[in-house]
Formats: sequence, structure tokens, C-alpha cells
Amino acid sequence: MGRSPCSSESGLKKGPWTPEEDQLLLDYINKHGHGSWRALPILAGLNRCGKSCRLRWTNYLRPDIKRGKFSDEEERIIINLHSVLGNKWSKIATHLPGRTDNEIKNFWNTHLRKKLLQMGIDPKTHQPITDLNLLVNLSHFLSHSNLASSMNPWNNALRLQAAEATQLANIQLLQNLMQVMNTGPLPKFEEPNLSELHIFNQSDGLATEMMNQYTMDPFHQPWNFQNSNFTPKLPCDHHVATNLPSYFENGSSGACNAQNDLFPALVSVSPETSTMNQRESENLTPIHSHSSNSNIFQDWEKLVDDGANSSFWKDIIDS
DNA sequence: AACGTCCACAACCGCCGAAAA
DNA sequence: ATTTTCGGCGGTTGTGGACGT
Repeated sequence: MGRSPCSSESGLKKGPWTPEEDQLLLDYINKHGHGSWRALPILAGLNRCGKSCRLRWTNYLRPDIKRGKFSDEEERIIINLHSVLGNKWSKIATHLPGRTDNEIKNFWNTHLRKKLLQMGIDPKTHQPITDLNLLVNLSHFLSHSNLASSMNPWNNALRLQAAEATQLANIQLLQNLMQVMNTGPLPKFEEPNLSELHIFNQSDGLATEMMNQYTMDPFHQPWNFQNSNFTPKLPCDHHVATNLPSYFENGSSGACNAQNDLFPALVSVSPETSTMNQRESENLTPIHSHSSNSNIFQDWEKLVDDGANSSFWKDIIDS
């Protein structure tokens, strides 16, 4: 059944290609095209298996291959596409002219994966790495920091920084709690029909615009700190939004004003829970079926209580 | 200078699905 | 309908260079 692998074919060379072999392969393909890869090495005078020739051509010798360092833009595109497509390197490569799937795969494994990990982002899920113990500790820390910041006679600048830091931590906690609350099975995310989504068809004006938005800053958080009128933004399309990393949502995107969807989005992540009880959603009642997370919710409630007078939580609750 | 370790990348391996026989 | 062949894909390994001790 099937074919014998290259390695078992006797006498065929393996390992790195020499410049002479490259030249033989190039000359042959330039004259005749590659045709049948199996027949090619014999016709080209190469002591290699056809598969090895094909890989050498597609990953290295092809004239349209762009070599060299990946640009920041390419990096962002890869991260964003990976968040949607996963390890579909060949599909990712189709959106990066001149780059091979192998090259992208290597770049991911050697650079981008580590980069995301360093940022506390799970490179598989593109979601913040959640650790319940860390979350609880963080919530306690935040409670104390809120109290401390209100009593400490710091100067205004320092107080402002502390408030921003606390707000940042609050947001991180909120996002992580959202993760915890979404512990149910995520909806199976079929490979998106990209042309249907109008995201990646670059000949499409809308697609280009969206692509630009998505790739503008993949590490952009959907929370806008620069704006004094703090405006949390979350995607309203749950099917897509819950499967995209938070940085996929660009704050400038006006297509989906998500404020109204904020809390439903917390739980409506799967078809099973998408018809969530309306009252529950309005009252923001924790879902007690997540009993294993009860401590988290207690801390969550405490955190909300502690910060109930702050504009931060008021903004969110009012929305 | 010699050695060990780490890292990046090219190349290989094994599997799969589609097409051909 | 079954088997064989082929191209393609994702995961893994091997190798050479950079760097530190």
C-alpha cells in the first residue's frame, strides 16, 4: 500500500543540497518545467528522490521566493492568520507572497511562538494564559491597591499612574475572568470561508480595509486607554469574535458597537449557551453551574464591590 | 583555543486525500 | 471497487553557526 519513502530508496542522496545539485535542478526546470517529480531526478541527472527535488524547488529555488527577515507587517499578518487558521501554514503562506509555508512555520516556531508566550498569550489559542490561582491573587492585590491608592497621599501624577495601572490590571482581570467563565466547549470553528467573510480577499476593497485594521496592531487591546472616555469594545459577532484574539478587534472599527453586547458576550460563546436567559444577562448574575469557579466569582463580586464607585466599573455596568 | 549549549533554518518523515490505473 | 501513484501538508529532526564559559 502506498509508496516507499525516499529514505528507503537505495543509493539516493540525502541531506543538504550542493550548489551543483541546485544548478542541475534549476536548469532542468527552467527548460522543461518540473512535470512529474518522480521522474524529474533521473531526467535531470540528480541522485535525489523526487520529493526531495520538489521540496528544494518549492522552499528554496523557486524564483519568486522572498528571502530575508520578516517585516513587522508580515509578522502581524502571520499572527492574525494563525489565530484564525491555526497551523495551516500553507494557507497562511498564500496570503504572504514570496513566503513559503516552511519558512513561515519555522518563523513561527522560533520567534512568534516565544514572543506570544512572553506576552502571556497562549500561542495555540491566542488568548491570555489563565491561571485560576494567579487570578485570585490578582483580585486580592487589586482590592488592596484600590484601598491603598485612595489613602496614600501621593502626588497627582503618581496617583494617576497608579489609577491607570489599577485600571489596566482590572481590565486584565476582567478579560481573564471572561476566559474562565467561558470554560464551556468553544464552538467548533470551521475554517472560515475567507471570501465569504470578505476579510482576506485582497482584491476586495472592504477586505483590504479590514485586513489593514486587523493587521494594524495585532497586540492592540480592545480597550482604549488613551481616550479619557473609556470605551470597552468587544466584537458583537460571537461566532467570529469568540474565536479571535482580543487584539484582533481594532478599537477604531465602528462596524460593531459592542457595548450593548458586552455582557452577553461573556457567556454566549457556544451554541448551547447562546440563548442565555435574558434576565440572567440583564442582572449579570454569575452562572452558578460553574461551581468550580465559585471562588473566582466571590472574588469577582468583591472586586466589583470594591470598585463599584469607580468610573471604570460604572462605565462597564452602565453599558 | 577548546568545548558545550543554544538557536535558526533547511531538509526529512510520515501521513493524507485526490486522481489515475 | 480497489490499488497505486502523486503532490501536498504539518510535525520533527539534523546541522551549522553564534555565543558563552
